[in-house]
Amino acid sequence: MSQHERPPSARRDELLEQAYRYALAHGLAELSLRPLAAAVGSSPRVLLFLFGSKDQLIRALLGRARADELAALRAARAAGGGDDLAAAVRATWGWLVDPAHRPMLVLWVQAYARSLSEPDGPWAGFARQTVEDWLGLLGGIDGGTAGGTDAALGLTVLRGALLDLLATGDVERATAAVERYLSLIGSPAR
Amino acid sequence: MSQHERPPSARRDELLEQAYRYALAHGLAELSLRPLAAAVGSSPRVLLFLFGSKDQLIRALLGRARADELAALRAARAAGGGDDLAAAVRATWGWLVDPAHRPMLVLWVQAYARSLSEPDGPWAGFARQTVEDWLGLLGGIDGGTAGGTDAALGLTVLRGALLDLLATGDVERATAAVERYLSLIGSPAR
DNA sequence: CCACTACTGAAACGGTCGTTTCAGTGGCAG
DNA sequence: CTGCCACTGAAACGACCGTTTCAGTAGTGG
Repeated sequence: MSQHERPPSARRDELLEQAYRYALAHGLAELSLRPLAAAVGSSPRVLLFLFGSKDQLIRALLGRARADELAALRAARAAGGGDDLAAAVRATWGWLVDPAHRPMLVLWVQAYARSLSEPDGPWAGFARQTVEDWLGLLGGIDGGTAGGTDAALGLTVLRGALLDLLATGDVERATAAVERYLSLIGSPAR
Repeated sequence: MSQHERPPSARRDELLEQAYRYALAHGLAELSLRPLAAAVGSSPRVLLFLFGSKDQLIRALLGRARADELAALRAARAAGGGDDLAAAVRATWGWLVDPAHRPMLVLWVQAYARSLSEPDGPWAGFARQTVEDWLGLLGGIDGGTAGGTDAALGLTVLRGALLDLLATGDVERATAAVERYLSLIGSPAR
């Protein structure tokens, strides 16, 4: 018989937080219970007890990562000040290039890729989910008739530039591409 | 002692080809020797004998995938007819949206993500490699002074749109984003 | 016939995996 | 003290992993 997941509790939240930090450092794809448990000062037994199964632990971690990402993106957008698409793109990009966020973004790409190749399992729907998250964030900005397409292109540019950045670490080239896009939509570099 | 890789041979090429097809269907990340061997009518013993180790087999498969991708992209570019950036982007996008290429592109994203989170191992450098491949393909087109940045943005748009497409399957929205980009650089939809 | 190369089958080795079993802790309400 | 509850440790289970060992087989050139 498979164990059921426990409802949230102090211990569960604490372990989830530590597991999230571990995942940021070591990746989600190759995560296994014994090394994780050792790193967070627990045991596989306890992780299974609190989360029900490894799949449900992965799901919890994915949810945690998404919450982190959404909060950060919203904060970046708010700090941007402007309320048009260009300002939102600029603010978001400013957050994406921050080296401190690199591990989280690599984790994001990992989960994204995995959800594409495994339609079942805990990863399912992650890619689609984040597309909607980001689109909602950029799309909810301008009410123009062509806003949908414009927001979609902004999202596309940000994600493509992010991929370049993560692969090459070449901040300049990736930023130049984003700036080129911004100048094309009529928002010259500051 | 670890076995050495065998030089190319008829049997090796044949198995590599079958293994590549298997990887397209089942993914590269979770590939393991026994199921693969069973599917291609061989045995783990033979795969290890011909490829030396699983890591080297992965490397061979990655090389095979890259060759496939480069050949297809070059063909799409040649079929595009035009010799400017917009034509190249349009031709490349036309190839990317073809559902027949979906498995290969998912495989590509998988390998890309893996190479980001594991700087060592057989995946190392894959992401950087493909960035250079694609940039070379788009960048070698126009000799303009701003060609570098323009090509980088084109690449960025194609990759971002590809990610959207793979996640949502929404050909229309992804294509609309690409077309919006093309109209911004002065090449209206045909 | 013989040596040699290329390839193959069956079985095992040591390891890690997620998960389960069994047997407890300590704290707190009644 | 008693019962209950959230949590934990140690050990084992069966499955699967990459890899190795040992023992071949078919074909080819001398």
